[in-house]
Amino acid sequence: MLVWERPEPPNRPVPVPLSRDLIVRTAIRLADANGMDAVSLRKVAAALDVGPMRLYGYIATKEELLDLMLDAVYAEIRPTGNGWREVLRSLAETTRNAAHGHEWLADLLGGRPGLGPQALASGESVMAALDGIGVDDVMPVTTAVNAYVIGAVRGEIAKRRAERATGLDERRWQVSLGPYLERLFATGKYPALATVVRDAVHLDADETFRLGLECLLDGIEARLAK
Amino acid sequence: MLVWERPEPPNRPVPVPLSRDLIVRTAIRLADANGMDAVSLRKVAAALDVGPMRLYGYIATKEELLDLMLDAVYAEIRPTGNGWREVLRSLAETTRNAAHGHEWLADLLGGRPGLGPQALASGESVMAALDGIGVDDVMPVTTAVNAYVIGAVRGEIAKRRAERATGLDERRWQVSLGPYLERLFATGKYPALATVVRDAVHLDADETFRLGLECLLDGIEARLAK
DNA sequence: GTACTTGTCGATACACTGTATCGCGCGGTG
DNA sequence: CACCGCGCGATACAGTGTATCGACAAGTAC
Repeated sequence: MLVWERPEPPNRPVPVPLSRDLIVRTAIRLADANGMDAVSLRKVAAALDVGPMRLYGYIATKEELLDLMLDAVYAEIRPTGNGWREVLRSLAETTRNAAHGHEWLADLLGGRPGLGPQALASGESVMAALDGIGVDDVMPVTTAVNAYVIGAVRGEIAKRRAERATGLDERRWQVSLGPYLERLFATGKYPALATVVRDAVHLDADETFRLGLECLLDGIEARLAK
Repeated sequence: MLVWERPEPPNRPVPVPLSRDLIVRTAIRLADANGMDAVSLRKVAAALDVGPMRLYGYIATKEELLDLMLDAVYAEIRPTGNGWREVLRSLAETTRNAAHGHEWLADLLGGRPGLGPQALASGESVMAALDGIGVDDVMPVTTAVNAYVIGAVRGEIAKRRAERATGLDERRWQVSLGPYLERLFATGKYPALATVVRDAVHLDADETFRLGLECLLDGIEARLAK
């Protein structure tokens, strides 16, 4: 076929330069904006102006992308402070802050063994700061704090999501929850629960978190003193 | 059309009698056997010899099925014992046992506000047994224990799954993990972590869980005494 | 400069998901 | 006997993760 009738090659767009880092940052942006559901390989690829399959040059599987996302936010978790207690408290608070900044963390934290470089670096900070206490105590104690934080944060975020799912702010959520609970309590099947829910002062999320954390730290302190 | 040439009505199978309970039990069976991935509306329906859409007569959405599954296993979580400490410990242990019996719980626990009848009944047991301590302390304390358990269990199961993903038992998993960690430690970027991992005695899952739990309970005890 | 190899990109395809729609055929009511 | 309503499930749709593969660009051998 002669040149004249042969169509020009469709001017294909310059392939966007990619990197694992760019992919992960994009995925995190999407997740921050619209939750974990907004993170699909197609959507990430689209946000990068790239074919979906392109990503497989950088990650082997979606799971790996999630691993990378998790590890990336571990960069925000760098406890500081003097003495083991301050450091563990800081570990808890920074983890919680990270989760509040990236709600999707609630789905990932603790769900996979965090062995990426950032997670390890975070762990290193803790271990380094805890050299005052016995080698054998460091790991179990840190594990305990992490467990508490992960569970607590999960609960907080689950509640927040449930609130949002009703489309409303906290006040209206409780208003819609109230009648349901009252109806159940009216059956008389949950007397103790009912009095607690009705009579006890209700702490907010921050207070609840800190109270539990301080309890745990107190208990750790007692154990270390032995 | 005459009867003779009119085909018999295809002998449609007697519609299987269904119930929310049966659906949920089936879903749980599938999840127990093959994990959460084995729970899709189609698969549950197929296991019941039923069209997928049939389920929508009993649940409005898959989320609701998950809510029901979670609530169903709360039936296994009925703490017993004398005194708040025993009861809270029992709460923790029974929750953990349930999660070990149904690994998929790790994905659900704490991920949604547990407000089903079984979950409330479980809560009622706890509240009733905790009437010795101040009304205002009951909820935060229980919340703290729950947070710890959920985080801890999640970690345990994540580790177990990671082990299984390599297709091997614990020993071989550590063998395959070891070299990776050694390589990282060899870079000298994680000195404190390295010494802890290398030098500390490693507690098994039970010991780690209990140690953290007792710390938390100790801390709670101290707080209640004040 | 020309042929061949190499490797990368994205279109296409597959099996699967949750769920909306809808037509068929059975039950009960007029 | 006609009708209606409704419960069922076939079909459909948009979306998912990922395997396959054809086409093109760049690099290499002569």
